[in-house]
Amino acid sequence: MVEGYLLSVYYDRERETAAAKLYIEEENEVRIVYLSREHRPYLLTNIPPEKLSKMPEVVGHKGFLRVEEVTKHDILKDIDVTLTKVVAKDPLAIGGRAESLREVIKRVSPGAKVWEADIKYRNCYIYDKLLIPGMRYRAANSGELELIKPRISEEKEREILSKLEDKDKEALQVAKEIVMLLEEEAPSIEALALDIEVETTQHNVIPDPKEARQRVISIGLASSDSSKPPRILLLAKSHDLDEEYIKQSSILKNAEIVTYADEKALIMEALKVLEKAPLLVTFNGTNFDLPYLRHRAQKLGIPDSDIPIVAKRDHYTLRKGVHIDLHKVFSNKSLKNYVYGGRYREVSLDAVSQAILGERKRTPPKEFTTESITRIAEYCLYDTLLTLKLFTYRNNMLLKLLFLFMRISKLSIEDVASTGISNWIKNMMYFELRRRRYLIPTPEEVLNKGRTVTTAKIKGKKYLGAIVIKPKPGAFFNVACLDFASLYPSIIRKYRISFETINCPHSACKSNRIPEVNHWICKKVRGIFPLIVGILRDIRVGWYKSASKDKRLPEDIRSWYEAVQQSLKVFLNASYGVSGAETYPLYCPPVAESIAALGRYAIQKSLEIASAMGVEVLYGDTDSLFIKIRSEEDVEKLEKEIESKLGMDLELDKIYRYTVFSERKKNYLGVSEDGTVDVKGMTGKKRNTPRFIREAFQRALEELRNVKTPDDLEKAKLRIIEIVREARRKLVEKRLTLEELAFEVMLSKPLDKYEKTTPQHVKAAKMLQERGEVVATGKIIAYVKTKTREGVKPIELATIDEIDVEKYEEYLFSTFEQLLDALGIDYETLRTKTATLDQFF
DNA sequence: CTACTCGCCAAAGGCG
DNA sequence: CGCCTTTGGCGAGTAG
Repeated sequence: MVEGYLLSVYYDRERETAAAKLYIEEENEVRIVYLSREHRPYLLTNIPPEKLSKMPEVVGHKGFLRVEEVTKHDILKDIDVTLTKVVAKDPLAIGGRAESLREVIKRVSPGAKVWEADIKYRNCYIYDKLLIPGMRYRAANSGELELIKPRISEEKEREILSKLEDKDKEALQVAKEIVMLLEEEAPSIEALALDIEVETTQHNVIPDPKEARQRVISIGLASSDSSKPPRILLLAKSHDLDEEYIKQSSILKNAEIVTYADEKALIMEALKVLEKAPLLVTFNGTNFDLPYLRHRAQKLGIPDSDIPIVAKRDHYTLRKGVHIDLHKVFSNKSLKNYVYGGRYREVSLDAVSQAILGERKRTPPKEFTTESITRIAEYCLYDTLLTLKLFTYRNNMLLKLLFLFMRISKLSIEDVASTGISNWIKNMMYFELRRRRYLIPTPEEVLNKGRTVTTAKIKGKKYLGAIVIKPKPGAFFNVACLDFASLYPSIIRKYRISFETINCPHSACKSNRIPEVNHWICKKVRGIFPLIVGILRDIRVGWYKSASKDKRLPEDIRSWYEAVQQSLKVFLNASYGVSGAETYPLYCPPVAESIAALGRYAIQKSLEIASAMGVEVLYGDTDSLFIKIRSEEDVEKLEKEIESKLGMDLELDKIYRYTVFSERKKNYLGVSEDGTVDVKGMTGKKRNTPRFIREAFQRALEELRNVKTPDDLEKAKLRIIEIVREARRKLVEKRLTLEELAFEVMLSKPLDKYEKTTPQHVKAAKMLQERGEVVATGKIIAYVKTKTREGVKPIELATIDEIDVEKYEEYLFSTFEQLLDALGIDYETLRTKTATLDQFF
């Protein structure tokens, strides 16, 4: 009897069956379990069985198994439909090839419709068997997996469920299951980090993993089990090592260094370690380390049975264990923004480590040859350790999150780690549709729900978005910021907005219109999307968000709850966006448009209510209002009024000692009572602004954080002018380095794709390319503004004499203008005053 | 997902 | 026709 955490479900082509990888905690290993062979891949079509049976291309197809009649509920039409299930022997017979049944049916019978034919079989299996990846299962001999339900105290469950807005039977049942998924903690799986170095003589040329021509000279292996020392396997003779260097290297002195005279023996040792590893972690392993090792091993004549590295359609993994490529994980935009707060821009080991761990990579040796083997060993092992640290950062936070994402999305760990939020939500939705015997609609059917009717403010956008209230310029003391907690998810739940409820087929529902758009919402059914999103919202806002900050709870529980509330946030923040994303298969523009319209309605009504109460609104954006506090009761009264008139909670988020707004939207500053300064949207804070300007801006903020009274503010203004003046003087006298002057801007696409214009960073990048450097998408280009013909130079090629001082002066002034014009100092005053004052020196 | 700011680019428009 | 100014919009980064 095998019991373990379900890590992944996949299709084993040789055994022709679905298989599962279970993690056995007690033994720290992954066990493969072959699942029920009775379950087969299939698709649905509206061609009747008797007609299908007469199609030789179908019944004669080598993968064809049988046809069955099935009843499904078509949620778009709200009727039951009888369809034909075409069952096949293997997944590729259904889709993925030109000769797959999916294509054959469409070709032979052009008018026919096909559903559910592009779902990956591993996921189809999960839906039909109601498996929840990330949960504990017991494997029976029959090939069935049985969920081991975690115990949750009834009291706790009741308390969490009490936070739900909808308490009907269906909602309670779904919510109970979700609470079960969220309450069971993740196992701490031993992670093995790997990094390899390959011999090269040419600088900056990455060896091709398909060819695997060069020798592997170093393999770093580091385990999250701290009792196991990090290991470095080297292609060298022991006397090649520089013992003195090793003794002084903090990285190498604690490592186990093993030398091999033979590359084959070196690789075989690494493969032996990989064979046993339950969880492999790399940085870019899918594009480099794993394919390189695999191909190199094959080249050296190592038999396939001894190579535990498996190539899948779009990733590399282990035969037994699972592989997580951190490059893929950190490229995930939802994780980047909502979990790591957008702290890194470039997805390189160096940039991510620096942003998250505060550690940078070592500078690589000039040449990767056996002569410099000790230096290579240090470099390689350091990368390995960084990779490991990124994975285990903050008590294994990433692993906890991945488990929660698996459970919520019902995707295997490798799918979660390599695909984005829209795929996660899609899978979550498909799982819920399938379990209810609802027909999963095709993208075309969902698109037929209607078109958008509003016009966006920005050219090229599809529909009108949120309202940004024009700020009242100036400094205001005692300001409250109120906001709707999870506005869009609240709207989705409250107004039941979903692709099946919008513009529904019932004529009785047509009176249930949404303001500003002519769409209506079904009065009869709630919709799947509002059900799930509503529950996720209510339990995050009502329970996990506060529980994660509850100091009375033990540290490990709090850490788990932090992961829970973060993972819920990721799903909730994306729930509105996906409806308007063309890449999402349930893409439904009227849904996205209606959610935005109701958001505008909520903020507009709140504004009116506040005005009617005589409350002064200083600013607002999408889901927030900044108001001048007259008295404590004011805020409470406003909250109550909005709750009773709107049925939504606008809650106090923050109180500012004072705020500074200019006439610009999305551009302000607020100082809290404890002295923390929130700066939003200002150039002085943006990451592409030259460092000397950012630092001057930072000093200005230091002045502002100490301001307590309007009088203080006046004094601070003068000191800020002094700061600008000082920065300007340093600039004019060129007492700045090129690094301090650099604009750091990211290349968002390949150089040759900039067709309409040539922005400055692209000009600089082209100069680097001409010099033979590789400038790939995602790279951050550091350039300075120069007086040369092009006007720019990458810092690598520039000298301080070429700097265009006037341009920098302009940039410095305009950065501070955002701050100072709100304080009554305009651009001209700043310029002239700075210039005049300067003449005295 | 849309809204907004800023600097720059490149095409359009005005002028002699 | 060339020079100069104006202007639309591209691209990056950000707010929510």
